[in-house]
Amino acid sequence: MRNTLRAESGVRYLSEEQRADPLFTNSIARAMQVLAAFHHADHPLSLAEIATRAGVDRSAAQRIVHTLRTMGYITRDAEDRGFLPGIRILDHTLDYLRLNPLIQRATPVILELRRNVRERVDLSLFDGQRVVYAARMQSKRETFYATLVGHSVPTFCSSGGWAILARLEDEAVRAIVDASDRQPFTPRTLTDPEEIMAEVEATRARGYSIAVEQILLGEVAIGVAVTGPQGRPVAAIHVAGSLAEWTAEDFSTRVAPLALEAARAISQI
Amino acid sequence: MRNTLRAESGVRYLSEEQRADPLFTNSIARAMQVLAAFHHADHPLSLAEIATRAGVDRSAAQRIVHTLRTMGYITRDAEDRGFLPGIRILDHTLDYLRLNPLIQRATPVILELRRNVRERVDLSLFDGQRVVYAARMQSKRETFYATLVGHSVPTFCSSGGWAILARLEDEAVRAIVDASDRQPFTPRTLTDPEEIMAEVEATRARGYSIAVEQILLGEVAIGVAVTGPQGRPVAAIHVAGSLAEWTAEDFSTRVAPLALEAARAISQI
DNA sequence: TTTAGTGTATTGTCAGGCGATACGCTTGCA
DNA sequence: TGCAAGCGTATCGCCTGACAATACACTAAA
Repeated sequence: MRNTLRAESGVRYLSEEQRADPLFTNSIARAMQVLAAFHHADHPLSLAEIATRAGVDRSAAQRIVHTLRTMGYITRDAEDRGFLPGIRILDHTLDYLRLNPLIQRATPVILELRRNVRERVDLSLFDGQRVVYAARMQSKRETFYATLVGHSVPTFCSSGGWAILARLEDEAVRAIVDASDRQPFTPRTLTDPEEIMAEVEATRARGYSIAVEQILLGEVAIGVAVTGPQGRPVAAIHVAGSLAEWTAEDFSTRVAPLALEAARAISQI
Repeated sequence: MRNTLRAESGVRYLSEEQRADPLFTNSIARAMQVLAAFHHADHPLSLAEIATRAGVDRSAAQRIVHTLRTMGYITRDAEDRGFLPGIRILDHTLDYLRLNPLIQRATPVILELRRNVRERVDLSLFDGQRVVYAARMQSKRETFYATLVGHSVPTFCSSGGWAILARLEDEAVRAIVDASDRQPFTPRTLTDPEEIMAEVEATRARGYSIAVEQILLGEVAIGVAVTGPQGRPVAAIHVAGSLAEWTAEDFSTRVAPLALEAARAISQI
């Protein structure tokens, strides 16, 4: 009965190939599934909700929640209306951030970049079909989500994503684009694979990407890739500005050189 | 053989009272101990290091790491020199941040505050002997740690901590101060319980705290408490500035009114 | 008052996690 | 060049301890 969940982006239950893995500890997988039950939740969860979302038995949910709760990874809501992720999670967040050598290197550089461009600067990490924001330097007005570490956007339609894709082989790009669930965020979000490939090609040519209203209306973002060992793209730097203040052209001519410089400072090889 | 770990601050192995808890699932505790093995690490960990730090058997460490790795919670270091926390952790970070109603409410307010004071503004959550940074709005030059979500500082010697303590009963304050491991961060860090109590009293009188070089040399911070249900302190807003630019007095007269206003906007009741 | 929903507590059974042991590799000291 | 110590990985029989069923106390809406 070895059903488990897998890395990937989001929550995918790929029980298949792991059924037979003798080293794979199921009860751990179940516990993490319970924690992952909060992934798309928008309110405190009841035990029953956790059970169904995590795909486990009600009894199991009870035991697991109890355990995670005594350890601080899950708490009751302030008004006692359900369960929420617990503050203990942030301890692991800290571990991830501080031990990640890329983030260590990037932080001072993007702080400097933010100081120069006076717009929002983010570092996002490449994770297959998505890029995950790991360091965020806000500027002026921002949305709630634009401040959150851990937030992710699809690779296929984000400035950082395009910058990263431009450093990959065409067939790898295709694989990612094809595998993505290309739901548009705005009317201008590119969803057609050919258009996306063209955008990636344009990004290759100019060395950075320009994303106009791909995720958020009124927002222009430029993205540059950060490379790691063997020159492979591992992250991207984004700079985002408002179309109320900038044209896309003005924004990129002003910002791109500085962003490219910053990316070069962080990249390896 | 029910040995586990407990909420508290940091990593405490309180096997005692949980030995007998029949609902407590040990294998989950062990898994989380393995993840927590990275807590005070400053380099990628080997399997053996994980085993000793987590207080588990080498075999157990192997199985658990294997499981967490296939799920993305642990990765190999880029140069293959050891294990590191995996990006999957940030998914849970996001859940914690976005589902926390306090952070939801506080974010726009502290963004606004940062815009007005043009200094670093943080929201930290009360967690017993420590306060944990959950939202950080940088300003100019910052240290790496000053950008990290999940970073925590002791309650007894931080501006936010004092602001929170000032809203508690004296005996609760004493309990926290006494239980704290009062290691000084700088020569000016207050460690004497009486001095700390006096500082808390001063904070009560003026409505906000002023911490001068308690954590970092050259830094002045003012802290105001944020209250939750029943008026209990649950968090604090910090504004931090440089003593190279401000005297502590100028800083607090300029910043405190705005910070108090912000805290009032977030607080309940 | 009923009904459906919370969260919690208890218990016997047998899956599956445990830990000892072995192996192939790389690294660095001799 | 060779040995030793360290790494991560693989295997497997035993028996613990996680599982799922069931019952219960409580609250809130119908």
